[in-house]
Amino acid sequence: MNRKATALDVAKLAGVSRSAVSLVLNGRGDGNVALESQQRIREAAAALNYSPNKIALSLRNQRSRVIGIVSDQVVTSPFDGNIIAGADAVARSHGFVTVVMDTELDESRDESAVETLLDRQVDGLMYVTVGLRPLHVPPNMARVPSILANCFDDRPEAGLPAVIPDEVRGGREAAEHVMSLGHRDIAFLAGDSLTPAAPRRIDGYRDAFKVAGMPVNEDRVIQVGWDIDAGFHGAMKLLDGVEPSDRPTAILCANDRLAIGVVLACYRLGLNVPEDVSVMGYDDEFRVAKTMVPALSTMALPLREMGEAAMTALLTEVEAVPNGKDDDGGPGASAGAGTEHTTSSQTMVPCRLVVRDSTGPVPAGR
Amino acid sequence: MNRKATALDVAKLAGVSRSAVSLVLNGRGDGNVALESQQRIREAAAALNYSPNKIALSLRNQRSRVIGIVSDQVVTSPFDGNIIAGADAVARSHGFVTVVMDTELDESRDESAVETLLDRQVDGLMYVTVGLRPLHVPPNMARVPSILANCFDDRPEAGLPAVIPDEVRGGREAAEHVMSLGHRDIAFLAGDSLTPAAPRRIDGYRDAFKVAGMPVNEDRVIQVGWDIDAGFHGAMKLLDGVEPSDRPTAILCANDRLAIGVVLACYRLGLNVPEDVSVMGYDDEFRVAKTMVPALSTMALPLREMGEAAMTALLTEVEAVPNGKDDDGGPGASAGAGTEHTTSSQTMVPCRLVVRDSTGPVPAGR
DNA sequence: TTGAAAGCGATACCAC
DNA sequence: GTGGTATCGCTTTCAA
Repeated sequence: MNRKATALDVAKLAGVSRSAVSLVLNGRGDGNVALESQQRIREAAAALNYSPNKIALSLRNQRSRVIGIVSDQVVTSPFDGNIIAGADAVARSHGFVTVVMDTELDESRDESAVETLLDRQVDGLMYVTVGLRPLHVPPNMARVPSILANCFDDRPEAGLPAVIPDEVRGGREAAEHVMSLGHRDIAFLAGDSLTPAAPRRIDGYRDAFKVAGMPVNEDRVIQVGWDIDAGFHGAMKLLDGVEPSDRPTAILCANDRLAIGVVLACYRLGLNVPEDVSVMGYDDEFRVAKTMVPALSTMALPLREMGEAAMTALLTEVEAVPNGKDDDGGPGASAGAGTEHTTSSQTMVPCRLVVRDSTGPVPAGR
Repeated sequence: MNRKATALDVAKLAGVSRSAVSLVLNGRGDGNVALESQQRIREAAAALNYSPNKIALSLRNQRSRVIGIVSDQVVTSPFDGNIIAGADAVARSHGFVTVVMDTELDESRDESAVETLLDRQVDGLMYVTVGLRPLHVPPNMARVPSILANCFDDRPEAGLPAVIPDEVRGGREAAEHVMSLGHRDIAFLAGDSLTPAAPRRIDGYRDAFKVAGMPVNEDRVIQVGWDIDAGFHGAMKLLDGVEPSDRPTAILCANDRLAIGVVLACYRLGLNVPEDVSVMGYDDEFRVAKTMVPALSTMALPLREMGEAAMTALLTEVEAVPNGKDDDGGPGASAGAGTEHTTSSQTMVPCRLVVRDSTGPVPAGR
């Protein structure tokens, strides 16, 4: 536990002044410091395993090269961690470090988490949520460049830029996938509407029917919950004791857990997947969708891409800010990093269809 | 937004000196500063919404009140996030902040993650892993008080203190639970031995048989993998085409995903859980075990408690370190530093038996 | 080509 | 009681 070497230690060892050390180690040596001295300085630095004290640097430069990430429960829940992974990867590649604070879904901690991060002089802030949702943005986020990932500002007019998945399109493409396999009687099992993800995915499902010129049977859309048991009971309602000809031939689920429940119900009823009924998940949950029996066809959430896109946009703004000084006006109007659908500072990232073994051709005669 | 207010701004507004501001705002005002001035200072601070710049504080005090957490993939995987949640809760209650860096399982990033954190002057370090495993501890962790959570130092002789779950006892108590329901023919489905968790849980299972005075049927112990499909195929091997009298009456799984696979297999074979076969998971995975159909009996990993215990121990050490640097040997001096930061204590936290609906009395006649 | 000095923001000590 | 001053580690002028 020795004290770390400082620039002064290096200077002493090399027999030069601190400023020389600073110049050389920051690449401004040539033309300012004798080559011989440069050499000695580099050797000394290596010998002492010197690296600059980032705290002192932050104080001096008025920028910390730290991005604060506030999450509602990304760290502590099993979901959506890849948003942070993507964000962190981009930050690292730009020489930034991310600091994550998880509020464990306690909204009263939002404000203080942001405050803490701000006190630590973060250069920018990102708010990440588990599941798409409107966010009551902590007001003090406006003090530095900020961005939202997987959530959007609940103030209708405008607010902070956001990166979210294109749920409507995801729902539509899921429906189109089974339609392309010949299915017509397609059920949609969704969670509650506490998150806009459910209604949006259902909207997409409806869009697919509209495009195909078919009417939507509203009885086939049921909102049950988000967990395995909800999927199980929802499927039972759809399938148990129902004439084969009255059964939906495909069941789309709003997440992979629901799909597990549906498959459990099918097996319990002696039905095979996908021979008797096709089942589709949503999310492509890590080590769940791929390892299910049968492996789940699903609509993958572009978590990593969302994190990457959000951080890229954020850093663009951070690096545009003069030098830490005042930046009144807030993070407004700067044109987003020309990605797909950027409407009113919301960037939509498309989901990815993943076809595995749980969806197949519609059974003969249906 | 404007630059944040500094102590100087407050001093000016209150018409006093910086030192007065510092004293008053740190509670050392009485007896040093006139009551009237104190009042003015407090008002000025409030008016300017002043809070001290933590960066400057860290530089000044040589301690940042930040604990660095390095994780192999806790953030980005769906598992074990509650270790961090528990650790963070304890840290916060002591006025510390945690910053998390996830290496995404890339061991070559260990060293640099620790270096980065050290550069930011963290007061302590914690390494957290997904799943119990021996850890090749980054050497530079020894520079500040450090602790391991869910992993242990792979250097046999000594190394860093660690907090780990008592897997042997967990395996034993799981077996004892089904034994208490009358089961005698009990299978154990475990993942590979890449993590010591599997062999330790199996050891516990063997212990239970020894205590009960029964022999272990080694054919009943199969190591397959950790995912749903592994559980499915493992169960098929145990149950498919096997005479009812030759079937195990209970299947213990090394995690909840395996248990899902086992239940899927049972349903597929027309067997009921727990009437025909009892199934038990391990981990009590969030929103999986509880919502399975049937809800899984399982052995809960004490993740939150582990995080709490680890952080508590770490902070004890951090706060014991004399304020600031201990000078003496310059940077690079090494030998004498072998202080109590490198004692070899392992704390075992017991798992918790959670009985739900997937385990029941042994079928009649078995 | 080099080194001395001025901050960045906050605190603790010590003269007044 | 008060306010000036050194200090933490670093970068960046500016003089020599």
